[in-house]
Amino acid sequence: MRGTSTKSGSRASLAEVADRAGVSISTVSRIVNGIVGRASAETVARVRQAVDELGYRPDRIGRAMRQRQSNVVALLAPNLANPAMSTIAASTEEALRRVGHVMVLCDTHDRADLQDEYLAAMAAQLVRSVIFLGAVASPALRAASEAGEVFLFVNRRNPHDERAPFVGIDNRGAGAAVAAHFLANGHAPLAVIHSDHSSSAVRDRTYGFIDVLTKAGIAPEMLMRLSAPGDDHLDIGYQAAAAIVAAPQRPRAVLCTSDLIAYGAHRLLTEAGLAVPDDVVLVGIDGNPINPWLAPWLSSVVIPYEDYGPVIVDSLERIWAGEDPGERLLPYAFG
Amino acid sequence: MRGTSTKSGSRASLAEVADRAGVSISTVSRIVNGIVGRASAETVARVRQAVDELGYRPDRIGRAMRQRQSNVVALLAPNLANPAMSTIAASTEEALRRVGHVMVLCDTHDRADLQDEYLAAMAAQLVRSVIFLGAVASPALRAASEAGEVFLFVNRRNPHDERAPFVGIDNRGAGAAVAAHFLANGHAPLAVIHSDHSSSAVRDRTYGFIDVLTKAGIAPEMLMRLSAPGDDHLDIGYQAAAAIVAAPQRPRAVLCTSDLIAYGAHRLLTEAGLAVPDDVVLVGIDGNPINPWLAPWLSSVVIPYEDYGPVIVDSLERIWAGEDPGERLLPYAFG
DNA sequence: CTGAAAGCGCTTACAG
DNA sequence: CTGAAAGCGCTTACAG
Repeated sequence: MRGTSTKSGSRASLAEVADRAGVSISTVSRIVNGIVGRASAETVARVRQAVDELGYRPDRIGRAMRQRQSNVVALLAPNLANPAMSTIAASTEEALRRVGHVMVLCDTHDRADLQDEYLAAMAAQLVRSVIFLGAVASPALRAASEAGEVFLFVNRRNPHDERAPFVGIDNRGAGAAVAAHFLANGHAPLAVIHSDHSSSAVRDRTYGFIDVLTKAGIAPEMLMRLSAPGDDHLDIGYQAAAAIVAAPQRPRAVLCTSDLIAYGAHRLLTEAGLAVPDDVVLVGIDGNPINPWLAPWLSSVVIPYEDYGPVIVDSLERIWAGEDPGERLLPYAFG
Repeated sequence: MRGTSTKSGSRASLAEVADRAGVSISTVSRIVNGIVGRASAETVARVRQAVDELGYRPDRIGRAMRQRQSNVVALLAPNLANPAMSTIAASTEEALRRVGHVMVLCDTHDRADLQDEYLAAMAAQLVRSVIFLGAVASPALRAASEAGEVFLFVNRRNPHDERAPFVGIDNRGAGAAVAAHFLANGHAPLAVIHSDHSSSAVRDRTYGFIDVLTKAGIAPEMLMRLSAPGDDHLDIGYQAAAAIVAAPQRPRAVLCTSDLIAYGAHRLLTEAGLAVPDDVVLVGIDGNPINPWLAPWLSSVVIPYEDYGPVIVDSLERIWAGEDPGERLLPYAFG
């Protein structure tokens, strides 16, 4: 007997449950983990009763210690202030919880050094998997990728291996859809404002847009490509839009590779006395739910970020089963 | 000797470092944990070299197992889609990381059952502390509070114990400041639109506002109190603002207890043909950074959410030291 | 100044 | 059908 009294206020352990049920901890462990075929019905009932009475919950640390693996999944995100990112984070957290996992959220601020620091810290936590929501190129990510470690990439592909498991949308298709829309409406001249091209998503959106226009015979001088330095999309839009106001042939319609960029462009255009969409049509990509409330002048390619969680978890489960989940492209909606 | 070869690709353990340095794991453990006064300078150097060569990082699970406590802190938040919440989450995460902790983020959706589920799950992870960002009343929170467990409450106080450690602003003062501003500008009639009053923050903002006006002799019929059911602040503002349009004596200025409520009210007022701020002045509380970009018509009490992290961590460290951090009120800015 | 040993809670291969 | 025992990586009280 291991001591018949239960320390009140403290969590019950396997040993205490075993004590109360009058069986060994091995038996309790098996039953708690759903392996009931190897014990008599009576034993199972006694153990379950003891579990209920003591309010037993397995200690995840003990389990992780033994299995050399925790039930924690890390999500490395570039910027939680971006509503698209926090929506993905929330939906992923919920989907993971449903399958018994816990999500740790880390903000890399799009910095390679922070990303590497987190990657090491998460390894020390024995996290089950790491999800990169907007990965940046970094030494540790490259090294781990080359060593065959499998991560899941969301929105942006692995900068060191484009074929790594991916969840996102067909970004080229989204850019192309906006181009087709502009052509169909006879808008010209045109422009695109994009953020940094180190992101595969931004690149694909930009070139999906440009390629359609080029193939349609739009002259290069009728298509402005604009950007601005920095990470702040609002500011990028604001800075880049100055070129629209100053252009000798002012663009009639502009693709912004994110809604935040569109907000920034709108502010500058408005301050310059131009009306949106009467003087300049702005189209964003994201479909921020706040748009109907605060930016009714904006149309946007709607990405179903709130649906990412289940798809992300499904991809993770394939990875855990030793499979390659490949790329999962979710449908976007426009127009 | 425990085996002289290091498994490549796998993390080095204390034993491997000890092996390489030719000392015991006790000695390595002490040195790694900064207790260097109990070893010779030469030993310390040898151990540090071995640590560097093997790239040793302590296994946090092993440590948590032994100490019955992890370096994980849980943040339970009501709604990550609210930018104020994600800003606090990001700043807390960064501040915790600086002191060697890891933050786990959980979205309770303001639901008591989910809050309790997370509370139990986090206990099973041996989390060091739980931070409630917008707590709701719930059985497990009540039980834990009554049992003397110490949590940190942010924005909203512990619904079961108002004296529990708290980080936030002087919400009564914020409401009062807006009232004083309206009085100074001669605005009348007035209104307040608030969300659910189960939150101490919302209650305090509302009554801080009302009390000042009442004391100033404003007649009750000159002060509308508006709300609407549900959790969605945008929708609450939209629904509640209908009463403003319909009022026989239309309010000239309105306090909204959150910026999101103000966005909702603005939409309805605009759709009804009223101009903000020319016909109706709206004042929010939050100071969402997006306001200058998308809601230049809104003035707002600015709460320094991005500064919450360090204050939250400071309060946690006091709790860990066995002290009572009491309440920490950060400065808000208005006008 | 240093190390052997116990033990945190769990899972699991093995023995019966 | 059930249990004793090993061991995951670490910290720490204790012995020398």
